[in-house]
Amino acid sequence: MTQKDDFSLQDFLPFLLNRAAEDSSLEFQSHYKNRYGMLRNEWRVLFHLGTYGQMTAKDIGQRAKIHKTKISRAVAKLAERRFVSRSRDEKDRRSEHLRLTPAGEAAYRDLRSQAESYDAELAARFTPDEVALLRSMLRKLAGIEEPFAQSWEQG
Amino acid sequence: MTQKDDFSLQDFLPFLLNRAAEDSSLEFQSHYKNRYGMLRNEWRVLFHLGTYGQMTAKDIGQRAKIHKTKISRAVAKLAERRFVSRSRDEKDRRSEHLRLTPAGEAAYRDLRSQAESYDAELAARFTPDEVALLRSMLRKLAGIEEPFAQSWEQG
DNA sequence: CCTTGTTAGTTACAAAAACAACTATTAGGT
DNA sequence: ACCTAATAGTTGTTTTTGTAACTAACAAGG
Repeated sequence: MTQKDDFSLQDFLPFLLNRAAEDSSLEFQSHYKNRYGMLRNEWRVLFHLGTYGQMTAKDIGQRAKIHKTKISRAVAKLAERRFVSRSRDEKDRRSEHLRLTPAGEAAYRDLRSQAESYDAELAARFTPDEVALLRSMLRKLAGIEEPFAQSWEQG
Repeated sequence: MTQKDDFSLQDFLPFLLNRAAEDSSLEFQSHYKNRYGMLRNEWRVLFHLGTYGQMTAKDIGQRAKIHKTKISRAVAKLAERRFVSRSRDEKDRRSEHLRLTPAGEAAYRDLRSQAESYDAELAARFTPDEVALLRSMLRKLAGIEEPFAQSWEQG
């Protein structure tokens, strides 16, 4: 007499999402952690700068929905390790432009290729249609706009 | 010249999973946090005991893949608040059987109904087929066996 | 130019997680 | 019985996070 009715924890979407996220993150973590001593947020910032080029901390925060304190700390670490360089905006001296150094670029390229093959590994467990639907649903749940409906809010 | 090629962070499954998980957890958090002063792991333990009845800490850990130290501290809190009762196994005095008290049952029933409607709210953004597929894919990614293929490894 | 309000980013402190080391108990040889 | 290893759960210490408060720079109105 342990089993109850229809709705169990293992069906609850937030639980499932967390479990799937933890499982998949944990495995990928080893790449940026062991090889570069990076933390998750540092890797995320690195990846954003690698993908989109020069950005401010605020830009990254908006795009990735990471809180500004996390970004601040991640950028500090990355700058300390000479993976990113910072330069003040002369028009608005509150904000700084961040970009990867050559060393940062190299780390980005390496990790990006790791990420691509890991993503492919995960995706291979499903059909292409299923994966496309999964990504789209996750984007919706995460409050991230669809890639083709992007609004580039800055020039 | 900011846009690069095809693969961006917003397509990377571990990133998407984490973002979706954080977003959905954060919103549901208010229920167990504000109403019962619970932490996420406490709620998970409560939910497991509510769903499956009597279990040991180890059982919960295996089923939910939560580390034993988290469970230990969650159980301590729940016991302190008289939501769970503990009783030593007389055959193996290392382990204890945990079960909900009436107060724990009440909290469980309340939170469970909150969880059900929140889950329904999330699911309503998609078609039933899509949600079923999503759950199944997440289960696979999380390393959780399909519910109809469950193996009840204990008596 | 001087208030008041807002924004970009940092820092400080409290809460929670991760990890290792620990106690108590059981199990399996020999 | 005794030694070693394994297991259930707890505790202590170090990292990381979350939250709030802060500094510095801008902006708008008077």
